Amino acid sequence: MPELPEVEVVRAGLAPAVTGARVLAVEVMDPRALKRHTPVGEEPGLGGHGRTLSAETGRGRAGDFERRLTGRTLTAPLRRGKFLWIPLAPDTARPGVPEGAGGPGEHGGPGDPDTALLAHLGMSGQMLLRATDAADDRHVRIRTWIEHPEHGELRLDFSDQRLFGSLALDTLTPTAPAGSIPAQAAHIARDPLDEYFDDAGFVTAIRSRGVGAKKLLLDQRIVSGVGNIYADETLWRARVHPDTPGAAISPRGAVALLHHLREVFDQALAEGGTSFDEQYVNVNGQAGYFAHSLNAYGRGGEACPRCGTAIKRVPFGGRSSHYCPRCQRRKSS
DNA sequence: CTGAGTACCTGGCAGC
DNA sequence: TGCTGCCAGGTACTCA
Repeated sequence: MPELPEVEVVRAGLAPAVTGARVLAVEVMDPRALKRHTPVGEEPGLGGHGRTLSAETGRGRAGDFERRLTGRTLTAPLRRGKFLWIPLAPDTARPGVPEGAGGPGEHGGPGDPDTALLAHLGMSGQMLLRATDAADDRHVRIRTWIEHPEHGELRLDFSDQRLFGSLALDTLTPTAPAGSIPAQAAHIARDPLDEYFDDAGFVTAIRSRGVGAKKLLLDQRIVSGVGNIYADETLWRARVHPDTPGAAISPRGAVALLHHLREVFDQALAEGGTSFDEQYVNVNGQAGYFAHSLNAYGRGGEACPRCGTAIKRVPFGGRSSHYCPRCQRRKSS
């Protein structure tokens, strides 16, 4: 599944192709891929999470998304944790009235101010750059035609088998001490590769909680970008049992945990991310190589590369944890 | 506030 | 062979 390194590979791959490109056309083939999109004038979340999108709501969303994105110019893509977004350049070409019979009160000002095209890949989402005449990939949900001043016309296809991911147009809100972020991603912490990440805050947050270390690593409000794979890998490197309560981790231990997390992310990034089946690929549809470097995740029953003991696989909240029972002893508070 | 439970999806695969 | 049913995974919702 795409975690921080995979999303960063996608961001970096998109950058040269989309920065400065103009959106020629948008086609929403499956409105369920707009789960996170809120049409202008609608309350966030209405008809969204926890409910199946009605056909009518879906069409409304698709129309709103297509109208507001078409004609806009994309700027350099940004990322925090697993959220990826492309801020739209100020809309100078659209002074007010939208085309067609747009809803009442829509597009009152100079287009959408401070808006970004937001993407979350969920479990199986992909952003694919294709030639305009390339064959269809499987599970393409939203197709965008763009024109880049140097690279010409391209297709940007959002493909997603399981539909846990989505695209959206969202409002950018400022963040301290610098930058901005889409409103619906504003609640997550910065990620460990962010220059403004609060190391001391991380140590405090970890040590003030009673829940297990793995749960803390997966809590996007404490540190963003970590999913099941990199949580297990980080804990293996740090020799911390997944159920060790945060409060039982020493200050040095928490610092070390963060260090190992960064190390894992850096290495995965250098190897192009982790690919198992067809679940994750870069913008050209190619797999990453980090799966070969995994020490614990997905290796239940195999020998721990450090001590030879069989890696344990245990249920963890509907999924699995992998750890070495010898290297990673459980501590209690 | 925190934790537990659950909906959202599809395709792959085990089991019959 | 063909069917059923289970499961993965991240997020954000509701409820206690």
